[in-house]
Order: sequence, then C-alpha cells, then structure tokens
Amino acid sequence: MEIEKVYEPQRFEPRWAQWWIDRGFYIANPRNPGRVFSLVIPPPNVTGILHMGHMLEHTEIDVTVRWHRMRGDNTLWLPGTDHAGIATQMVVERKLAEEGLDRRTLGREEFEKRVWAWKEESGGTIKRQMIRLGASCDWSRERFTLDEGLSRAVREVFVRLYEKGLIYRGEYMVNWCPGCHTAVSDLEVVHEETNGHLWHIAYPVNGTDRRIVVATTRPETMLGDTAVAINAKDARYLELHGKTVRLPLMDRDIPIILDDMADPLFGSGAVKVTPAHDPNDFEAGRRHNLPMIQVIDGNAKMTAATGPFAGLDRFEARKRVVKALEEQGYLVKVEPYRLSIGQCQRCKTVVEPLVSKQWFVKTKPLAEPAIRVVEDGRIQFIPESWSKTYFEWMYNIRDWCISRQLWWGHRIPAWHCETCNQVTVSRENPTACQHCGSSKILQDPDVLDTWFSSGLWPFSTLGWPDQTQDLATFYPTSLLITGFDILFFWVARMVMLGIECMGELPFRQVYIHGLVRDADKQKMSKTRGNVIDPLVVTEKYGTDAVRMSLLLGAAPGTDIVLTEDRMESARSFANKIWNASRLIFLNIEKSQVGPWLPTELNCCTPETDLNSLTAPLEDRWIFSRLNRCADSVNRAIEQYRYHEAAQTLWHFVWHEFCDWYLELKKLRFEENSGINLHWRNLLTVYEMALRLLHPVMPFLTEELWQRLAAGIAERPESISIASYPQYNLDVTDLKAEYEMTILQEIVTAAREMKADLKVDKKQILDASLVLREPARIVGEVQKQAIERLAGLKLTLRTEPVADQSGVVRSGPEFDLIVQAPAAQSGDAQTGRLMKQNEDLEKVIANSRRQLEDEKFVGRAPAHIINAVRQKLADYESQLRKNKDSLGA
RNA sequence: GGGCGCGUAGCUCAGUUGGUUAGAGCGUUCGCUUCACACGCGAAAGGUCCGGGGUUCGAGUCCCUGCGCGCCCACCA
Repeated sequence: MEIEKVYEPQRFEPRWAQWWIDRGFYIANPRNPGRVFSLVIPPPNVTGILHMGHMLEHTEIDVTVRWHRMRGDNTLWLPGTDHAGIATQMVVERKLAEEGLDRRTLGREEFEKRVWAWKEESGGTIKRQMIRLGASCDWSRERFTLDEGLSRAVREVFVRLYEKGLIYRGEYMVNWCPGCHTAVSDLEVVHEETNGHLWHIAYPVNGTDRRIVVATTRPETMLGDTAVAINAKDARYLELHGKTVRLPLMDRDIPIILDDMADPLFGSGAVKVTPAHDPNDFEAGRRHNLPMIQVIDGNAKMTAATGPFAGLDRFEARKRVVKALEEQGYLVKVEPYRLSIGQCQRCKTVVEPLVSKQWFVKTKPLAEPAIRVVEDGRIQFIPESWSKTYFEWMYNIRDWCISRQLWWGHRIPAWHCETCNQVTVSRENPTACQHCGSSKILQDPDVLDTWFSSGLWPFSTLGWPDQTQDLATFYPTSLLITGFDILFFWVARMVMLGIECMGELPFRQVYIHGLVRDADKQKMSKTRGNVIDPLVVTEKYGTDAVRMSLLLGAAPGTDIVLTEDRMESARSFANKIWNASRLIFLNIEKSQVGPWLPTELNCCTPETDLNSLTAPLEDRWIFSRLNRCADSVNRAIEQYRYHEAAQTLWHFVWHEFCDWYLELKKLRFEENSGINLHWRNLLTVYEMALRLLHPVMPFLTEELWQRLAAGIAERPESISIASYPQYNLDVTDLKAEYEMTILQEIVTAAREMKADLKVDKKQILDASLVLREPARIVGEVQKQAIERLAGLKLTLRTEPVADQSGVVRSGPEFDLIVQAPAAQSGDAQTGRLMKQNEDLEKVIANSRRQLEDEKFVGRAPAHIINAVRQKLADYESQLRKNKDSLGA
C-alpha cells in the first residue's frame, strides 16, 4: 500500500468525479426510482462554470444526498433551476472531450457557438440529457422548439387556469423595461433610493384668478395629465371642485376631481393625475373615467401627443419641460427629494410604468391554499423564520403579469382572430377561431415569464400531465434546498401551482441556505465582480477543502463569509488526514498487515472485546468518542446543521484521532507485526472515520478508502455506497473517557511545566506522580505512555514527597512533581500559579456566595447544587496545593 | 412606511430547550525541522457576550428599551 508524500487533490478529484458519473449514482436519474438527484462542486476539469452564490447550495445538497444514500434512504431530491447550468456544462464538457477540445483554450464565443450548433444538430439531445441528469427544463433560447413534454405541461396549466378564469388578459399598468422592450413583473423591479427633486407646478384654475399647485418627481409626465385631484375633506380647495384647470404647455383644460388619493398633509394637498404613466393615477383614472394620454413610448421617447417635446428622450424631456415651465412662470419651487426609482433587474434601465395589454394570473385564489399548507405545518421552512416572510408576501400578493415580449421562452398558447377579435386558448395549435370559425388567426406573439414554467418543475419533470409512475412515486417530494433570493420567484409559485394542478403540495420541507458573501460582507455576484471563482479555488485548495470551508460557516439562517484563509485551513485539515493515512499505510506495510477491512459496516462497533482487562485504554476511549461523533454528525446532518457536523468531524479527526489516538498507537507499532488486536481496532476506527467524513469530503475519503480496501473482494464498490456509521450506545465507555482525560491532563501538565521551565521538549526529566482513587489505575497501566508522550522518567508514589528542586502541578486526581534542572526553576511557574490562584479565589468566592444564598439552595434543582458543592471542593483543594507549592 | 435579522477574543463566526471558570478557526507571542504532516508539533496571551432596565435561586441565552448595522417588502405625488 503506497501513498504519495504530497497531498495533491488535483490528481484524484477529477478521476473520482468521473467515476461516480460513469456509474450513474453521482448525478442521479429522476426517471429511475431509487436513485437520487445529486450534484457536487465538481473539480475543474469535469465541469465548467458555477455561480458562486450557489456553491454553498450544491455542497449542502450533495452532503445531504450522500448521507441519505449511505443510510440507504430512498428519497428523491429536488435540485433547483440553477443546476441546469451545471448539468449542461457537464454534457457539453464531455462532448468537448470527445472531440479533443478544451473549453479554456476555445474561448467563450467559439464555445457558445458550438453549444448552439450541437443543440441544432442533435435535435434536442443535449436537452434530453439534461432532463435525464436532473436539470431544469428552462432551456428555451429558441422559440417554439422547447422540450415537448414541458411545452405540453406549460400549455396544460395555462389552458386550465384560463378556463377557470384564473388567467386573464387586460389593459393594465405594467412595469415596462425600455432596455429589454418587455413587460416585467413587480418582483423583477429593483428599487433604489436616489436623490431627486420635487417640482411644484402651478396650474391656473379656469374662471378664477387662483392657481392650484401640484408637486411631482417626474415633471415630464405632466404633459399627459388629465385631471387634478383634491381631497373631499380638504377645505382649501373644496370650492374649486367641478372647475377645470388649464394645463400649462399643452393648453388643455382638465377637470378638478375629488379623490382620496390626494393627501391633504402632503405638499400642497393637490395632486396631478397622469393615468397613462403612474399606477396610482391609472387606478384613479379608472375610477373617474379619465382619458389616458400616453406621452412616453416603449423606447422611453416622448410621443407625438407631446407636441414640441415629441421624440425626445424622457430625461431630456424632463429638463425641457422644467425649463419651459420656469420660463412661463408656472414653476413655483424645486426642492431636493429622496425617492426610490425602479430599475429592471436584468439591464438596470429605469422602468417606465406603461399601460398595455398583458396576460395576468389571478393570484389571490392560488395564494389561499398555499398559505394554509404552511400554516398547518404541511410544508415546513427551515429555518422556521422564513415562513413569516412567506406569509407576508402571500397575504399581500398582487396579480402576476406573466407575458413577456421576449424572443425566447414558452409562447403563450392563445390565438387572436382577425375576424372577430376573440381569443382562442388551446392545448393543440388550432386552425380556426373557436368563436367564429375564421381561419385568420394569429398566435399571441408574447412568451411566458420564465418563472411560470419553473413553477411547474416538481411535476412537469415527472411526466405530467400524464399519470406516470414517476409522478406517483415522487410527487410530492421531500425536500427543496434553495436560497431565499428566489423564495417568491420560485418556491412560492411552485407551492401555488403545485396545489392548483396536482391538488397536493410539491414538497414537505424547504431548507433555505444562506448567501455566500466576500470578506467585506458583500453578496457575491458577477456584476459586483467580487466573485471567488470556484474553478480557481478548487484548483488551488482542492474541492474537498472548498466544501469543508463552506460547510464550516454554514450555520442555518446566517450568510456565510467565504475567504481564502478559511479554505487554506480546510486544506490543512485535508492534508492532515492525508498524512495520518500515510502514517497508517506506511506502518501497515512495515508490520506486514495484509489487506483488511472491518466486517461490521453498520455501527461504530469494535471487532475486539474491549471489556476485557487487557483491552488497551486508547481503543476503549477512541471507540467511545467515535460513537459520540457519529451520533452528533448524524443528528446534525438530519437537522441541516452542516456547520455542526463539519466542526464535530474536524475536532474528532484532528484533535482526538490524530493528536492522541495515533500518538498512543505509534508506541505499539514497533512491538507488533501482522494483523492483531491493535491493528484491527486502529483500522476499524480509521475506516469508520473515513465513512463519517465522506459526505463532507467525498474525494479525499474515496481515494483513501479505495486504497485501504484494495485487494479485498467482498466490499462495496465505493465508499459512497458503503453504509453510514450509526451510533451504538453499548460502546460508550465513560470509564475509558475518564481515564483518558486523566492521562491527557497529566501529559498536558507536564508539557506546560516544561514550556514554563524553558526545557527542551525532548529532554527527559525525572518526575514523580501521585494518583488518587479512582484515577490510580491510569498510572499503573499507562506509565509508559505518559512517559513517552510527556518526555518524563516517572516514579509512581502514593504520597507526595516534598522536594525543593521540583515544580508541582496538582489537580483533584493527581499531583505531578517534575525535577527541574537547578537553574531553571522558575518565575514563569510562580507567575502562572499566582494568576491561577487569583482566578480560583474568584470562583471560590462565587461558589460560596451561591451556596450561602438560601434562595438558591431552596429553589435550584439538587443536581445543580451538588455540582456547585463538588466544584467548590475541587477549587479549594487546588488552591491549597498551589499555595503549598508556592510556599515551598 | 411595514417586516425580518444581526451586534460574543485583533478578524470571521459557533454557542440546540436559561445551569461548571463562555468556545473554534485565522492572526499574535514563545519553544521545536521528533523518522505521517512546518498545510506541522507543543505551550501561551487575549472577552464588563453593544448600553440600560426587567423576569429568575441563576441570563450570552427569555422580556422591554436605547444605540449601531444589514437585508427584504411597499404605488404615496
């Protein structure tokens, strides 16, 4: 069994990723029950691009999936739409490899050209492969030629909702993006606080000498004003009701109306009404039957209706309008004003509220059952607090504009009749208008919001609307892991559409993970340019290290800050495991231990009888600790407490297995050969530790496990399908843990003293050790181990011996007196004891006060009181001893 | 304007239902090239748990309040 001196993840990670993929249980097939969806952060030469914001998600999903697979749970997991990108990448990378090409040398443009070309020639092969790989169906750059199954599902849902009156078409105010030339939903508009102005404009009231002053942040829209509103309770203007004002610049007469939208406390109390360019005004316009005058068009240019301003850009028009108003004496004042302006999520253009004909989903009836399933716990959010955000949105939900004027996407299955102007909505492409029979019909040019089809994902991928076996098996599914940034976009809509179309919720648990942020706590995003490129860091530190560092920070409900520091220390951890393995493998060879794996793969059970008196302490101890570790890791992953799992494993492997267990076992290597009790126990713990670690660090553990298992016929093919170690209560050994703690305390005390005395660690000092019951056995059995680990020559005594040249360290269980070289007994030692005494006196005073407090003794539970008493006694004896040694 | 969350060691954060002298990683200081590992080993220093009240025998943890910070939602001119 050989192992390279240097830990190089780059050498084996790509190999295992490919190996898993080839065997099909790595990225699983949703159409094959019994397999699970699973994706990891793949190492650099297997896949290409990953969005940083989702690295954490991939890691958490993969950990969970591996864990479940190793436990033998047959569960379907639901990957998000973003997995589509990775799955595509994987297919494409493989295709590239087949042709002997490398994406990195190919260049982006050439690369994308090829992807499209393959799509063309394969007639959808890539798409189908993506579906097979568990990818999203949202692959729709060409019009009309989407995956057939999905198109069917989309049409089916559209037609159903339309027939139930839940989809309607109407002229409404939508957010129009002049950059993308499409309507966008409310959710796709991002608001940003900016410094603007509030312009106060005077409108002369016809037939009087009064003027009404209105305020606006968008003066150019005044060209389209069709009324001025005042509040019925506002005495200042009431007498003007029914009169008209002369609209400056346009010289139109517009009425003064009464409407609650005018807030008497804001500005002048009167408000201009522009029904074509403001959602509020639009509603007011409907209430009062006002004409709508569109003054800005889809390109954000002023329309012909604006006379001299026609053709100007809206911002240029603003300047000109203000100037004209000023020149003509209508501008009363200008004040600075904070306002939030809406921008298009995609292109950052300031959106323009425009009136146009769009398709909408009536959301209230869909939201009600979606609220109920969360209220009564049928869908559970983790962390729980997200349900409140979900409710907040659901209760205030507004109709969803689903039509988009883009050139890609699912086309809306509606046909307009040129003859009778009616609409035909149909599952199949119709040849004639269903109202008048005319064949002069044209399909609606709009496509659907991409989230409309994404919302069908839980069942459209399983063959719906056909009643397939997959659908029966996997709907509803168990878990959705996703980020809160798409809680409304995707999660909420899957719930609504799932309940509506399937009559049942799509999943039971929604685990919301944090966002990945950079060292300055900024959300990582491509536009900010602060992305840590996963390709670079996985290449540099190894995929396992990146996963580990992500998981260590992944406390539920909190965002994680990802820095290279963290990855570096995670790589150190991987390297530590590598080197511990090296130690084991080298000694296996030296001791001529043949290939050996533990036979019991379910529980953390030792193969040898640890109850016998000759059973080594380190074995009894490590199995006890291994079980606690297994217990804690299992529970942590089950509850999505990934950081806890990662930390537990880190501590167990490094600070228990490596620091103490292997150090103790080293002492046994020289005296042993062949497979014996020591080797069996060591290899069992090692192998189980690898399995425990596997979901977190799959590549490293697979690599080491395969080497360990080489030459053994009867075994699982891969560690990723070996069983996951479970807690075995019988192996917990409190006595061993106690004894080991004493041993550790003695060794630590000795090292501490030597460090204080500035004695070289290697220098062997004489020392005497006094152990009190029940710790006495540790001295008798572990004398040699203590001597070797601490660098002492030990004399066991039953009573302390006063010795001028020694330094003493005392605990409740033992006294350790080390003979110091004459010149070096010391100040450091004295200083340490003095400081310790100070602390002790403080806690002794605290404990005494507590015990003297009648209320405490009267009301606190007995075990707490006893614990305090015991502590007090320990502190006091410790203090006494410290004082003795200081006095001596 | 409404909602959510955060404030713990120099830095980044853990701390599950209140109960030992509040933990980890990084960084810092000291000592070591020991034959698995310097991506290492051994040791150390470092914290009025944001301030102020309250509940309790007992609060980093629960309640109120003040300050500071972040995020999400919202058509108020």
